[in-house]
Amino acid sequence: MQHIGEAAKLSGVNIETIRYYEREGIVPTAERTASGRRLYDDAAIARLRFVRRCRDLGFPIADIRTLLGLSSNASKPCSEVKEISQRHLDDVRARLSDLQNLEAALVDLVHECASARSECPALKQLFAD
Amino acid sequence: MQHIGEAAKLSGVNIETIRYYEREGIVPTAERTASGRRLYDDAAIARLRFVRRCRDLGFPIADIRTLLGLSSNASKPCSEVKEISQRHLDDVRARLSDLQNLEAALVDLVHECASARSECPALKQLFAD
DNA sequence: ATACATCCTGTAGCCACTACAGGATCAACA
DNA sequence: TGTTGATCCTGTAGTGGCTACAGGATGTAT
Repeated sequence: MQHIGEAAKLSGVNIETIRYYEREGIVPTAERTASGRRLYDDAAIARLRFVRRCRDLGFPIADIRTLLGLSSNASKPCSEVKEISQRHLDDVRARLSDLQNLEAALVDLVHECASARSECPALKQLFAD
Repeated sequence: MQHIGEAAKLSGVNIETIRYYEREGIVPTAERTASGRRLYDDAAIARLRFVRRCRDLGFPIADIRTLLGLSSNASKPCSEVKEISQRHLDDVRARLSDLQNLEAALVDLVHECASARSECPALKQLFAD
């Protein structure tokens, strides 16, 4: 059984975030010592690590709630996990495509500005009708 | 001189956001009619359009404040505009690279889950030590 | 006179944390 | 036993950039 600081180190979730997850009911309330300090067993730490990995993969908290629900389900239905992951992947790809367009537009903007003439062509363009 | 609704249409910034920009001092306070309604001239609308375009390009508000400052500066120093844009472009490229890594990791995850066996390999992996 | 559109202010909510303030408890050492 | 310093607690406010009301005033058309 570990205190919150050690649980944070082992899971890679920082202390304030662990308390936030508990407050929001993303993870169950931790056990407490007589003096009120939180205690984490291996399963609790694994759960925190799971949440961190999902966050690292960009899953929103709502999805992680569902995934945690599925993982405590005996049947652990793979198809639902796959569906959630696929939906998230689609979302990531959409953002990727947006960012690529953005990058191209910014490259253009920087090129506009390549020579330091009297009036900035980039600003002029952004101000045009 | 246009009312806020028309200014919103012409600039592409929605009404609530225009008021937010004014409240935050991102754009100057609008003129008012006798009854207190905001009024926008062409320059004010151009400013709003400028802000929207910068936001579409992903510039943070702090950068937009600076860009607006530079644009009202007679010399309109192109080198500073370029510097800000280049910094933002670097940032976008970093995010792009992160998202690409994310995409690859998600593709792996979905592949893990390709077959619906008894225990979900994706969940197992996310829970592993 | 009435209906409806448009505007106003002010406040709260979104997401997922992060950063305190102000206080309690614990372990180690003199 | 006293003290230091690390760790913990709760509760609240801030982040960015809006967005969504509530509740009311004003404007325009019939």
